[in-house]
Amino acid sequence: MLVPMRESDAPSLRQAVKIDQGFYERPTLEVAHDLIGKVLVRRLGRSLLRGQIVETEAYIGQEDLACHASKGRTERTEVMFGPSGHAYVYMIYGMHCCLNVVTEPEGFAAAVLIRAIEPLEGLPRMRRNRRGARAASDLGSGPGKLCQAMEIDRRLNAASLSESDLWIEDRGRDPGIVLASPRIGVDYAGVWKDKPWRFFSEGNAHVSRNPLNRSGSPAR
DNA sequence: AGATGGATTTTC
DNA sequence: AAAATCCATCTC
Repeated sequence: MLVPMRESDAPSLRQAVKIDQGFYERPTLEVAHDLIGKVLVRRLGRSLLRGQIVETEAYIGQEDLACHASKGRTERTEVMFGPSGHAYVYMIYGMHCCLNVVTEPEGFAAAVLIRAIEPLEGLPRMRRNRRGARAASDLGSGPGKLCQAMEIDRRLNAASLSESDLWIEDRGRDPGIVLASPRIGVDYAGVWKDKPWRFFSEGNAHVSRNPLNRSGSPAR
């Protein structure tokens, strides 16, 4: 069928450049900051889902008590010790998956958690995946939500972001003002819980734990 | 608008 | 036993 696809015709979605391993193999704080505004892409057969990254968190090395690698080199954390540019997908609370991108040179365990996306392409399928969520800001405004919307689960653990059906693109989109704050949900991590290692686009309605992303909020 | 608790399974 | 969460269901 030759159905016009408005969103893929949009100028803002042209000239995509897939991000390569050199981008990921850098200090984790730089990668976490620079991923804001990049576009996460999931290929599912012939269709593509896209979302702009609006929130990330850095998890840096075995010293960082919030980082899973602080438990040492185990079956679960092995991916984080491996080469950069691979996915680290884990299950949390028995119900949700979270997506990370491995950073830094091989041997140093670190990753960036993708915490929120602003849906750009494939919204109908994302809505279906998210049990018919109405508001666009209910699709990707949290690490578990975006994995559900984009059909990301542990089968993608250790997948290369250069050679799989999951990758990140630079489309020259404007991230706006990028702010930093402490990470979410790591109160157990002692002195590490207060590190300002969470990055997000200021004022973006798709950021998690944002009053703006509540679907019931009054319009005016 | 904010607080609370349940779901559910992997991990060490 | 606790967890890098989400959601429904209370309160005020």
